[in-house]
Amino acid sequence: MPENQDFDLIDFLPYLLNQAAEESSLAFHQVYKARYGMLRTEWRVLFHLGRYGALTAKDIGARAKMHKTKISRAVAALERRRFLTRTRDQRDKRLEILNLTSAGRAVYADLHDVARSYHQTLVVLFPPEDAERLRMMLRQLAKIS
Amino acid sequence: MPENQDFDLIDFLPYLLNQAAEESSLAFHQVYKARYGMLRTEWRVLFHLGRYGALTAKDIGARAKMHKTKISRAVAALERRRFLTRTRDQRDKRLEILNLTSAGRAVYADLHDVARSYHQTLVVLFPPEDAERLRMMLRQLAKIS
DNA sequence: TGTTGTTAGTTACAAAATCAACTATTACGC
DNA sequence: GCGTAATAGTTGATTTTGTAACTAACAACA
Repeated sequence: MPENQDFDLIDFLPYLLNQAAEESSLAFHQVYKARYGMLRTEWRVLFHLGRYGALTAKDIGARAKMHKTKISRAVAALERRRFLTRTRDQRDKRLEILNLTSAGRAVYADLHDVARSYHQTLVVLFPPEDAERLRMMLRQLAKIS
Repeated sequence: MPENQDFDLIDFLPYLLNQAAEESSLAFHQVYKARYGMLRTEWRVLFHLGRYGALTAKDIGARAKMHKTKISRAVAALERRRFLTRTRDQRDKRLEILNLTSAGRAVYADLHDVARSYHQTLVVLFPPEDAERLRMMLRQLAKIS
């Protein structure tokens, strides 16, 4: 949308991003919900632990930009399902170090595979350089703050 | 992310889209919340009515891909604030035709302006052709279903 | 004209997100 | 050390969303 006078709200970037995000998340959401009964918050916490290894709730919050109460409840749910364990940090006893169990890692591996193949079905919509540009732009937008 | 073996979940398109969408929506969200006490669902309904003129709840649902209960509640809230009126369609009495009041149109005009200038601050991050490509790709992703 | 099925929209109840208050621990200033 | 402020995380109350059941109106067709 030419950045001149007539600006059409249907081209409003946050709106377009939301539409694309919702639509593209749907199919994957179905999978982790149906397969493991997980919520989006729980998937996200699991994802960060699987991707980055042991983290505290605070770390996850900073990386995923999730509020601490969401994380607290997601961690509790994942712990109930024995997908992670908590260990009190002995140097700073306010902190809990979260680790995936082997069951949790198995779930992560499974969903990682699903994500990879789903990602492929999305990305083939575009020529490779465009997909790469898209990735860069989204990263930049995610950092706006 | 090269579509070969090593796929990194931080490049998972739905994840990137969600991060970018949330981050880029935030500042605008603050505005309509602070200025008019509106929720996102309410802003969206107002936006569609302002952009397209008289519509039924059903129409809005189809365009915005919002569930009818969300729309029903958003319409009720906007009506309470006298931002819209409902008229029963005489040819099909199940339908309600929604119209913005002049107050509603004023809110729309105001937020349209805010959106335009906010959009600009986002879009200048990229060269014009890239921004245009981004727009096209997001539209395509929003249509996936 | 029934009778059956569909559609637009609302409402009630359950699930989840948000916000504020709370506990326990650490950090800072003196 | 002691008192105050800040931090990690939890819990409870309120708000918002999601799901399913519901009402009212229309459509199709015997």
